[in-house]
Amino acid sequence: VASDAGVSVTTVSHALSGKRAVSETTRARILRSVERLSYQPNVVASSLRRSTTQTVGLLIADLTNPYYPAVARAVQDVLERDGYLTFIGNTDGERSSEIRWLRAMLARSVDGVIMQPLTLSAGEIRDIVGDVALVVAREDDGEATADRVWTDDARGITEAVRHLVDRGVTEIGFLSGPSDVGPGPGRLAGWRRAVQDAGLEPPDAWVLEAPYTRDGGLHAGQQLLALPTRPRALMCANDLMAIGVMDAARAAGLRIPADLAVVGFDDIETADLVSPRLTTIHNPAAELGAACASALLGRLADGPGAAPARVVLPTRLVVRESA
Amino acid sequence: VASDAGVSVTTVSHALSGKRAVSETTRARILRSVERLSYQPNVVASSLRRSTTQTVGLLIADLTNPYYPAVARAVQDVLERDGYLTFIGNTDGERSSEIRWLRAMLARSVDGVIMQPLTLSAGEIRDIVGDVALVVAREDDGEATADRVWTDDARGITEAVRHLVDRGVTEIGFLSGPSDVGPGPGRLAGWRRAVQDAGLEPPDAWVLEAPYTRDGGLHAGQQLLALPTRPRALMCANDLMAIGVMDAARAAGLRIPADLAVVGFDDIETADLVSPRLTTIHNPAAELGAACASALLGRLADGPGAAPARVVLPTRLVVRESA
DNA sequence: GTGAAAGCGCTAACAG
DNA sequence: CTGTTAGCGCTTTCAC
Repeated sequence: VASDAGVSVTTVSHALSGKRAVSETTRARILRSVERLSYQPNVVASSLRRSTTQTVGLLIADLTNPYYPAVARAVQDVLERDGYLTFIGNTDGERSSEIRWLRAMLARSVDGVIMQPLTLSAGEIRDIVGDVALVVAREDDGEATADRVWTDDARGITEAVRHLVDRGVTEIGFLSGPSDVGPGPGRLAGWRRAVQDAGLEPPDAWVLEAPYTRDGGLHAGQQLLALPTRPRALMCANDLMAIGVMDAARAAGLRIPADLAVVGFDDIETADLVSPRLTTIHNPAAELGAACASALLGRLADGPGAAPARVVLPTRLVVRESA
Repeated sequence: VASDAGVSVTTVSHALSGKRAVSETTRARILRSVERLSYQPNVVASSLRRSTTQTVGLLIADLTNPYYPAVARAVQDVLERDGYLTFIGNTDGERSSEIRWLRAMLARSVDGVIMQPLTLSAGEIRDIVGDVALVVAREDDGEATADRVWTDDARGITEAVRHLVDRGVTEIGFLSGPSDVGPGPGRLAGWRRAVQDAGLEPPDAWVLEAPYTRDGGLHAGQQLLALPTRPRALMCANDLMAIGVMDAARAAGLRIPADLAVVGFDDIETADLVSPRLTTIHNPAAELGAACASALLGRLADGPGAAPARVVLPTRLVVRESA
């Protein structure tokens, strides 16, 4: 390529990158050769030399869960503008998967990783990624080892409890996701605080735990409905479970919201399509993704020295028909 | 790393790759050093040398459309088992995006690309990717330049027409997606053939065209309902549009399926959650993704010489409530 | 069974 | 404004 234009490879490199002045005539000659030979710079060689790959890794639980595509898409859209390509890894919330994916991405020398961990703590992730730029999409746990973006889940939950109480519904249960990982503990704690602040004392039997799936909600719903005294409302830690609960309620002949009010969490597109339309707490997935990507870009630009970013996005209740 | 174990880098390389015999004792020593230094092989250096990156690109229209995550997830799951990581690009069905993403991925020297093109033909894609392994997830157009996997859309459509006719519904319209790109022409043609085979002659006014969105369906539905004589059934080129049509029908006070039967296409998860539950044509997204990934793996293993694969997956009608 | 050395395609000093 | 040189971290002849 260089030989075709009769110059050194150095000059070609600089002509293409613009990192140092090249005379107009040689640049033109080079560009012509590039065109003629339809030359494509080899990014991997360049990566090896510059130790930057223009590539980032995104680790989420499961693309198939409707919440995640929105964050993935937003992440990609903002990173793409700066020329970054994104690897996506589905961890399924398993610790071993989270570690495996991190390693696989690091082996590719990604410039940064954005992760919504289910099991790993920010400190553990930092130990694995070394000094690679890292943004963790999970509530601050005191370890200032990464930039963080998260949502104020408690806010929407409090709003929802207030909404139910305002409607005269005070017997409120909670269907948590797995309570030891991910958003589970935070949402459950937020709910406990909210009901307490409202002066309520729901019995322990009204807080259940299930996987974040429609089936999980179905089974938990059946369990709840078999109780001798059951709540008038059930708040769920995500929409899929809430839809499963509605399945169970419908199967038991209950009217929603008259016999059982149901509140979801996330506000996935389907929430507005089911019948009755699901009252839920809007979780700003796209905004979260965009904020994570921006934080990462900022870190990449500023280097490891800058203070860790901490951005928290609000959630809010969306009142529809189910509560 | 090598020095720590007191051997040459060559031996380390071979110990780790297993490409040539290494004595048990040295291998053990090397593994111990690897562990101690928590050494991670640099895939990009290895890529530069071997000119294979263990990376593939996946180009789809939009992760945010519920059909695609299922294919993306399936693709990743099978490629992951062979150690491949996947770049995902959202083209939004725009020609310029399709080209831009292809180039971006090729610049990263992906080993292969899987693409469900909306505007590019297989030949055009081949021209761009050169000799990179390529599988196109789109019906065969006669250009044998790529491995192909697609779905027999006409089959499900024929089944649906038959189903409607069996129920005494013979006035059938069709809501197509953009009819010049992607699955649009195929599904429309399939429908034309199916109604003709059934001896029906729907007027031109009953075939509409809209973007593949809920809003597209809503507007098309309104348009259809404003017609002086309207069909008793509307088949739609995807579920999102079908849901929009149901919105329009409900707003106009029509009963579904009594006044207007609605059939979707894709069978996204939401189809089973809306009310009335959507009768639709099941589009095997996960199977498609898995088949694409397998085809790619096969090509990567066999080299460019082997005959192009052509696998077609059946679609089938899923009867629920809306028709 | 092991090592030395070359080189993948590029960029970044360092000269001129 | 341009060229020479070294080297990123690995794999692969080739030699022992």
